[in-house]
Amino acid sequence: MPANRDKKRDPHASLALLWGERDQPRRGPKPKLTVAELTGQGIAIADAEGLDAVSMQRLAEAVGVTTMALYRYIPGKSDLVDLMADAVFVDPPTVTGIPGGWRPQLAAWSRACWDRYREHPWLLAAIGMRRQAMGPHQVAWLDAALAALAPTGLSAKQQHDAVILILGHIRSVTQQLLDHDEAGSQEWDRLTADLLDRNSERFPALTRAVAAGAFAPTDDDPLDFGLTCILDGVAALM
Amino acid sequence: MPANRDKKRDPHASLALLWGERDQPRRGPKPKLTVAELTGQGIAIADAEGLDAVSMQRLAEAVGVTTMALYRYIPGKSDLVDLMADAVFVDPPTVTGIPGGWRPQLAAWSRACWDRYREHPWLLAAIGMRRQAMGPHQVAWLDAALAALAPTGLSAKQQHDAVILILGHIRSVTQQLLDHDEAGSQEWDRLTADLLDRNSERFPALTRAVAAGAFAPTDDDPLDFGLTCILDGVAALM
DNA sequence: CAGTTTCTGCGTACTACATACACAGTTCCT
DNA sequence: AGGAACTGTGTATGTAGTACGCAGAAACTG
Repeated sequence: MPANRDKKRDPHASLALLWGERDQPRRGPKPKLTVAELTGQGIAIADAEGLDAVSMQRLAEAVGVTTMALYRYIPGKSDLVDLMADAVFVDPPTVTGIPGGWRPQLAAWSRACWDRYREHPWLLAAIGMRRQAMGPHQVAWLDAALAALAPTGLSAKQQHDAVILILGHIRSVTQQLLDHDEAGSQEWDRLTADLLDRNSERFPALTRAVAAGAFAPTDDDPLDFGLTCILDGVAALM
Repeated sequence: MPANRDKKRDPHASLALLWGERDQPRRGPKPKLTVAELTGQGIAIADAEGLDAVSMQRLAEAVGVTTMALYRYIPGKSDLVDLMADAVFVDPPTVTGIPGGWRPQLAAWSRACWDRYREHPWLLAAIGMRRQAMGPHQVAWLDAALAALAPTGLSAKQQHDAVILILGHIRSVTQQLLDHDEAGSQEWDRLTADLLDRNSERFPALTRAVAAGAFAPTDDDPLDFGLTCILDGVAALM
């Protein structure tokens, strides 16, 4: 189920919810819950048991109401995931104070961003599950990164592209880490290595690379290689 | 959704299927179908209607059997998706003949890879849905990319990292294109721009970037910026 | 050739999930 | 006081994936 696209969503309602622009109800019984509470519980469940464990029924149980009561607060599950994905990006880093200019600043930003992804392994799937909806916290992160690049001579478009490029790299690395940490990944690796071995003549370059240790586990920083490459490339634009 | 992880899979069976290493049945009725046929039909459905449309029932209907008959050929849906994702990578490019060395060769490889992702928009979700399982065709692509980097002075590890980095970029760009092409994305963009406008003082750098046209649509090649940056960075390693 | 084994396709059934709908009770506004 | 707006709930629907067991078909065994 996975990587499902949403069918019918009301962008206006979804964004209003995400940005906290819904007007308070004036009559009726006091709401037992708040959107923030739901979001927090959703995050707690996802942190503990993964995104798949966050079902409407599970969440309802966690907050002590019936499943359908949740729909009084949230139009649908997609919106819940959006809220969760935005909420974990509270407290965007301020990097413009870091000495050394845009490069160490962007590096620090990247580390901070990557930390969030590592703290919440479900984030990647959550963001992959839906697109468009950027909340205020995610936007604040974007702002922080652009602030670092503002003093450089890059065009606005280049600045934007550079940040998106780095973000893509962070997500890629996160994905790789997830794969690696997954239960049973050793078994998969072993069996795949076996297959490569048995088909080595079909993949000469790969076989040589494997023999040379290209796939051997190291304790290098996973983010570093790509980040350095990208920042080198960005520097070359100036 | 989603982006679900699989619970229980038998790596040995899954990989054997993916690599075509299952032994033929010796008795019993002739099978009405083949795995290749299922894979092809799955791809056809996904191409036409998206990955979500590929359900076991839908596929069974398409090939003219009952749902449960499919399980005689495939352990589960994850394996089907694996097969589909590997099958679209038939005919890996040979780039070592391209003049100019590793750089134009890797660029050509990237374009070819990106083409596959664009021809099958569901590929990204399919690969995001499951990990570990690399099939022979995907491995052949990896081999082709490594072959381009083999003559350089890079270490095996660096070669590997560089290819993975580029692949991550290709996927990121694909993701962005998918978002952009999605129905209703204009509406989301418009509403988000509205929100930014109404909160411009909270995001000064972003507001300036937007004003300077950083988010304006261009007809630049989406892959180019990042690819150039990355290849520049890789060149700097030598 | 008869019996056994192995395999096929099928029907039924179970589970988990998101969510539509209508109802009863609660709070506020007029 | 009465109506409007809003809450939580119970019930129901549709769509998934897939477990299980059966009847018949093909091939191997003696």
